[in-house]
Amino acid sequence: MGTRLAMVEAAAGLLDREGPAGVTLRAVAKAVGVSHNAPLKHFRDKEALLAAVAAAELRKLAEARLAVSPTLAPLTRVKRMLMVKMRWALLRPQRFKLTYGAWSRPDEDLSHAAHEAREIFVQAVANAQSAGELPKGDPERVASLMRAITHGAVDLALSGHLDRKGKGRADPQDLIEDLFVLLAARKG
Amino acid sequence: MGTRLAMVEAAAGLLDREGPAGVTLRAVAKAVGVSHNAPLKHFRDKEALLAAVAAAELRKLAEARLAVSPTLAPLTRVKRMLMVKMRWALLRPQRFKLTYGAWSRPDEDLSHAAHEAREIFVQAVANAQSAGELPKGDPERVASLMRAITHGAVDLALSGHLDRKGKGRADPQDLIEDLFVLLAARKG
DNA sequence: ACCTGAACACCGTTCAAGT
DNA sequence: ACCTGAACACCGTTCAAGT
Repeated sequence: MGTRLAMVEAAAGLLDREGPAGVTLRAVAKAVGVSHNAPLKHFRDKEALLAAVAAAELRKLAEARLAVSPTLAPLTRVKRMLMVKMRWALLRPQRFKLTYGAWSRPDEDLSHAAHEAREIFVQAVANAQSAGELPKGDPERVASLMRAITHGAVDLALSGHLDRKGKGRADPQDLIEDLFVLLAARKG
Repeated sequence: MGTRLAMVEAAAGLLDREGPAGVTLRAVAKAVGVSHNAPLKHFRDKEALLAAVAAAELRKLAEARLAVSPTLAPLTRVKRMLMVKMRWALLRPQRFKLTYGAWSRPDEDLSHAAHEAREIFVQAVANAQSAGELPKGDPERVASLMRAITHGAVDLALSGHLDRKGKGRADPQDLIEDLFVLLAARKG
């Protein structure tokens, strides 16, 4: 399978099961069945391995967005693409936190994957604007607004700052829909 | 000054200057001038110290929000309170990331401080609604929408996912203002 | 090209002990 | 009540060496 890929997958699995503290180079090596320092032959340091995990997640995200049927109504496609990210983040919170976490230096692959995933979404937003289903204006900026809501709602929910219980019910999906209601009132 | 408080401040300082990796119990102890394991006499473990740092940040945030002049127009107060958080997050990114990061167990003080800060904001939103300056509806939910935008915009900006340069210019403040434009179109 | 084993400096945490 | 010093298991990373 390629030792390098096996290490990336082992790291992702450890992250899911044991959290960030559980992802050690030594545990990854053990899971793959090599000596404790073998990972450093494939990655310059621990962060490079984590960046590879994050980049792989973003590539899968981009792929899933491309798989959203192009025959759907343009605005529905935009919503579906947001849902793709929202569901991924709620299903794999540790991977989401890692991917959007703090990197001490830029990583080529990671930046590229992030750019790809973002462009796919911006294009979908531009299409919905052309179809008159979203307010006009810089598609990058409209897309940023949607991304911010989604990202913020998910992150607040994951850190327990959203308080789903009680009448203030507001899970990430509710908030995203609230934004679309506001945008619909302005469309054209 | 109280050794415990000194430890919390030392930890916050280390976090600002050297990032999460720089915050070790041993470095905190050294900064305070005690033996390497003295912090564990004040905090049950490292996470408890970090939670104390986060709780202190949220208490300061709540205080700053309370300090927003009550003579301002209700909607202006709401905006100012969001700006308080936004500016804090952009000025002290490491503290922001820590505060809303992953905690392996609930912390009494931290939860309480978060609740206080949130309530102050929700109350301001409710006031703006009563004054007809925001759309009607559950104030908790309207507040959540605003908090999600703010949180998401800041977090994306801090992780370099917002792309300020180019025409897609959208810093956190821009996005917050975009939301208010949408809300204004619906007010009453 | 890819891996191993020993070694180093560092870490969180525990424990017995001191004032 | 608060702190110390030794000790333990663990970690990332380096290095010399092996195939």
